Amino acid sequence: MSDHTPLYIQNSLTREKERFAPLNAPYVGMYVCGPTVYSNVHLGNVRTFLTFDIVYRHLIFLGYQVRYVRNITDVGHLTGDSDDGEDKIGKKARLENLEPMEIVQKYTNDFHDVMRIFNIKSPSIEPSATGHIVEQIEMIKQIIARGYGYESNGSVYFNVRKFSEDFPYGQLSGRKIDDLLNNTRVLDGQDEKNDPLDFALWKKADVSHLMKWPSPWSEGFPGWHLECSVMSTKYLGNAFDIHGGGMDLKFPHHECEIAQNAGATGEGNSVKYWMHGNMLTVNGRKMAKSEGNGFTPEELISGSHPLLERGYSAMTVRFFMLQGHYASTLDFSNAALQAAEKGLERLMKSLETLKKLPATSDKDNAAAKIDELSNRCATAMGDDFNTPILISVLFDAVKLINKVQDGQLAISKTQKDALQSMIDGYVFDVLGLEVEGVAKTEESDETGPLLDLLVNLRSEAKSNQDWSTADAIRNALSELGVTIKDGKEGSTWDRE
RNA sequence: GGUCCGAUGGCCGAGUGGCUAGGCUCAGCUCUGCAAAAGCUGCUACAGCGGUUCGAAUCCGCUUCGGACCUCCA
Repeated sequence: MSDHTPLYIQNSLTREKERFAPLNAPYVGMYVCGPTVYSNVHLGNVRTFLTFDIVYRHLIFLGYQVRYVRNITDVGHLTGDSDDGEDKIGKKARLENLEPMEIVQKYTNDFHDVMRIFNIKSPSIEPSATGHIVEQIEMIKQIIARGYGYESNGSVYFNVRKFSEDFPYGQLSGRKIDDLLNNTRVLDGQDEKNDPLDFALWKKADVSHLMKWPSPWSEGFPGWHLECSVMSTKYLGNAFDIHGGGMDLKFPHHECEIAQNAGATGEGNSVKYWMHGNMLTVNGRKMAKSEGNGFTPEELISGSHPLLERGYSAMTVRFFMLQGHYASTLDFSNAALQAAEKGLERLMKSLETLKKLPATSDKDNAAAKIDELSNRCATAMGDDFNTPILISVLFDAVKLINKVQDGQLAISKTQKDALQSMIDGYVFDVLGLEVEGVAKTEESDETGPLLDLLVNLRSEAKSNQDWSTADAIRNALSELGVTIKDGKEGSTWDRE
């Protein structure tokens, strides 16, 4: 690991790009805030999980042993920050006439399906909030014991003001206690709190509330921020390397998490590198369910959403997202998707070309270039996971492959293998792109010889200058989705 | 209202004190029976106005526009 190109990570906590050094190399602990499973995930959610999929993949690529924890939020949190707010999962359960845990299961399954479609790797541990109620109650006890929590009418709140006297609060999100106080909105049902800044550790449930558990304070449910504090430290230790999530979780969620962990242990911030992925926008606005501009992966692939001119494959979308840096907002548009689709197609075609590329042993003028390309790939990923730069280098590799194919450059067997392993590493392992239409490829194993036969017949017709037969074959195959490519070395075919 | 971020060529998107990614589109050329594919070439941009500097798209200030967070949110 130490002999690799160094890895730099933009740390949200310090606002600096820092050289990555794990607490206990070669082990790396990474926690990412997962989805709340009360409805289908939309594409904006996918972007965040894709961002950390790249982080996970690249760390593995560099040789680290990563424990990746990504939670499932399945406790019904409130729809608003008031006592009369309904819990989201309970609400959905009533609407769909299902048990709350049925809702949780249904949307967890959906989430997993989506992750699979986008080739996003499963985490090492995927803990659920409802499976850690006991631990959450324990942490509340610790927080109370240290004087940072108080009970009020069966609920327990975190005393932000008291905490901020002993520890920095608001460091991650760049907020100051006094500013927060001046700008806190007046919300209903906050009279239980001593201070509007305080947040819930435990909420007493009312009679209609479906998801509730016994506790020393009341029958109720844990506060939203608590589960991540508990599950991250339970599986990764009090101090761990990377904590990730969407930008919109920075405040209050992650700020509260830091406070809870510090408040429970008496030690400061336990996370070395905080990372935040930026939002996916549509027409310049954040994709969100409440905006009505969110679409699900199913709608995307089928093209059934009004915002979509047509359907796009999951890999096209994955590639599209990776052409932008994770820390920048990315605007979703049909034109951009179509551009990405063509680019990805060109990239993948050249990888097919590479496999069949003739290696020459006599002259080899590609060697230096392949070395350079490989270094540029490593540098790009080492610079805060800069996938757009990486992709630009890969397109330079495409150019090189095509030039060899075109006879403008020669490549030795050794260099060809080096190029192949670079491609395998960065395109498939790190970027996680995969060849689409695998089923078709398998099928082509049977029809392949037939197509070869037709192409040969056409070549014969061509050599007889029988253009009408040649064109008839080409047109007929074209209608079946098979493209004939005439090259210097004869004709080949390619399936759409 | 507070805090923070952004504005890049026809489009999408990197980058960054001097040598100006990449993709898509468009035009021309090479190859080709024609076409497709591929290759080559061209299209030189950094919101506006000031300032710092030998030099700024990159640093500083102001202006305009857009966005995020401050409430559940990836």
